[in-house]
Amino acid sequence: MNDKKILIINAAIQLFAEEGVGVPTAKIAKEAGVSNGTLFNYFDTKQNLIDDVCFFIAEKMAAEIFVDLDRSRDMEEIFFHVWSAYIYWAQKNLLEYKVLGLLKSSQIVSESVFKKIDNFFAVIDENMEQGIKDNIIKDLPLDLLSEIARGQLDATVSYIQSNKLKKADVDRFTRISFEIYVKGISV
Amino acid sequence: MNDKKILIINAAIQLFAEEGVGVPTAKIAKEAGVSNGTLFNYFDTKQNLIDDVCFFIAEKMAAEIFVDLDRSRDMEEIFFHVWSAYIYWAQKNLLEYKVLGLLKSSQIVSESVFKKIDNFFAVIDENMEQGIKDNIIKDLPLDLLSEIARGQLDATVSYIQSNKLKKADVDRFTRISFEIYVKGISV
Amino acid sequence: MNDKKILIINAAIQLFAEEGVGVPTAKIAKEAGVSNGTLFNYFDTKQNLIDDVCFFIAEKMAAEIFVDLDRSRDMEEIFFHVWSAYIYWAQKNLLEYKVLGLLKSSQIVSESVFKKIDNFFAVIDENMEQGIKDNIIKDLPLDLLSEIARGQLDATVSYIQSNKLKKADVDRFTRISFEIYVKGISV
Amino acid sequence: MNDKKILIINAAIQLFAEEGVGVPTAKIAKEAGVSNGTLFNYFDTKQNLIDDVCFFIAEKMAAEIFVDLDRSRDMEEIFFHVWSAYIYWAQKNLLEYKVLGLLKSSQIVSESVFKKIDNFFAVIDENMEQGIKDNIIKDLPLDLLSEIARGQLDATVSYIQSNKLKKADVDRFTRISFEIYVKGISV
DNA sequence: CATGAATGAGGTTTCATTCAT
DNA sequence: AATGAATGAAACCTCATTCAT
Repeated sequence: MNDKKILIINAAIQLFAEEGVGVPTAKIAKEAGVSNGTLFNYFDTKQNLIDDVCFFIAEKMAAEIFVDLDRSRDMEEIFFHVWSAYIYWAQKNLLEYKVLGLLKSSQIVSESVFKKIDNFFAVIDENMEQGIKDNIIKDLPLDLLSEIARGQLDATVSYIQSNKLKKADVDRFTRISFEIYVKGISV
Repeated sequence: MNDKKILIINAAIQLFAEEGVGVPTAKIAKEAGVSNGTLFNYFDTKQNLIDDVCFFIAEKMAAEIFVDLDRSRDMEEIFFHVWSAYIYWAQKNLLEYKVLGLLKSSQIVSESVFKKIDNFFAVIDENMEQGIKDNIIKDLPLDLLSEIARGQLDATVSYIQSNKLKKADVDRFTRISFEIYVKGISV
Repeated sequence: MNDKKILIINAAIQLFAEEGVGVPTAKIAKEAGVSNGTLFNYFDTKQNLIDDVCFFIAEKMAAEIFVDLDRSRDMEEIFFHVWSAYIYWAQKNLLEYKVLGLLKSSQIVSESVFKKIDNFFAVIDENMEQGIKDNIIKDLPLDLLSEIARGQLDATVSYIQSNKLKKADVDRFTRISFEIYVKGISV
Repeated sequence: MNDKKILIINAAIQLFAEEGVGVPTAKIAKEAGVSNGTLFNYFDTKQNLIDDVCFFIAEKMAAEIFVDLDRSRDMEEIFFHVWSAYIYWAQKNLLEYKVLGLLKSSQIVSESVFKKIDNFFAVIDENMEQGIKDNIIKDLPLDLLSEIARGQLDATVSYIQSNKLKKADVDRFTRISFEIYVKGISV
């Protein structure tokens, strides 16, 4: 992706986090260090920019979470890797994480974007399915299981952030929340 | 609260759910069957209306969830009552539930409103504290425990809604998700 | 004039002085201790109220200035009486004086009102005319002479007010400005 | 100052003179031949525009009045120069003159603007002070003397304008009013 | 008469988007 | 491409005025 396009997207992330998606495009352009008009050379409409921001964050997040995942490991190890990578990413990317949450419930991102994002997490579903077959995980619908996982992850991140935990505690609570989840869904 | 005020709040809920908080006040007024000016007789600013909508929903929700809660029952029964009442309420009040979620992450509701809302749920915290003392629940921070509960509840509601489950299945998954939660946090 | 009408007019004077003629009628009504609707029982439109306020002040001012004027005295005595009565009135009626000035240059009071007001001061013109015939006052157009008088009076009042002069000084500068005026226009 | 800014200010002057400061910004923009939005590119708020109009007029007036003033002349010559330049300017700039008067008593121009304007006329005060030291002018407070001057000037202009005097008469009455003023304040 | 809620036209201001340079 | 002034539709909000009670 073009350099200037990324500059604008990052400015948008910054400002969406601070002020919500309502920020004027003019302000975003200024923050990005480009002119008002230039922003519209890269994004036809503001809606377009919002969609791209959403996709950009999700894509980067998925990439970082799955980057050095060894898919030959056993199921619980894979899960824990993803679990802690998600929390780690949220910690390292406060703004992106916040904006992604904000966009998801804003009624404003185009439907198609979320479809694409969901694909990133297909690996987990496949893995979970195997767990059920192997009679390790309760036989429940995959989308319920992953909704719950997402819910617990976000709860954990929220706890970590609002209490400003340090590295050691982050690790501890990452493990604790993972154990709660696994214990909960185990047969 | 005044009749017309409620009319406006309900119109706002309807439209926030459909189009996000960006809807013009004019459209809200029209939906409520009053004039644009009348809306501003009841709410000084749009911000004010948004805050009131948020508080109105939360208050009603809390009232309905706790209405026939028998506080003399044992901890797990109380928990399950609240757990299923929350899911039941979300089912009966699709719009309100959606709007509350939307407002919570919108960066737009005044801080003070959430403070007030949190108070509604103090009962649960007290109960959970007792569970920890009695060595039934893992000794974890209360706010983590309730964040996780909230996360699982919303995950369950989301699953129920996106799969349009019927009464029997709703009951079943309410019970299942509760068991997952309890199993997860139990000692 | 009706009691309540005067109540409203006085409230209007108060608020015009503080905030200009832009004040909402609702605020005027509140200040007068009557309802929004009642104001419009007494004044058909806001324009009407403004006109009435203007006329009310001018009428009262004229009445007080000319009240114990002995028209048999000689010209200079009559002049000085009016001169000091004007300044005295402005001192005693800060708000009314201020509002009259504000209304005169506001482009907002109906033309007809000023016509009526001018009549109040006909006495002076007659007297001045005699002074010219008697070769005491320079033979200049009456309206120039009275414009100048008005200009000097307002200058004097302005000086008194912005320096918050006490009674003795007020009297002194009333006399001084009068002497300047008379000396200026004398043959 | 920017071309379009001046266009807007002149349109504002025109309309303030015709209809008072209450004219809609939309009308001002239209009169200036720009869009409503453009007006707000040059003036953040209407208040801002009003203040700028006031300052713009006063600044131009001061510049024109003092432009070819020979400060080495004697006091009375300097005075007369300013006196007649003021009247001349008011004649040539009917609208500006009217609007300045209107704004001064409107309760609407920001305090700070008048402070700046007063500075323009400091020259006169210095000169008058010398006149007092030299025992030519009565020993009176400077601000009283200049208030009176301003009062007489405005009275003269008002007389000239309401009688639509021609050049020759304008000159005659300029001289006459000056003599009245000087005679009045002379020792 | 008195009231004050209701009205809606109209005001100021914002902002996504365009386009000439 | 990049710019940023210009645009004008549309947003929020005000307020003179009406009218049912």
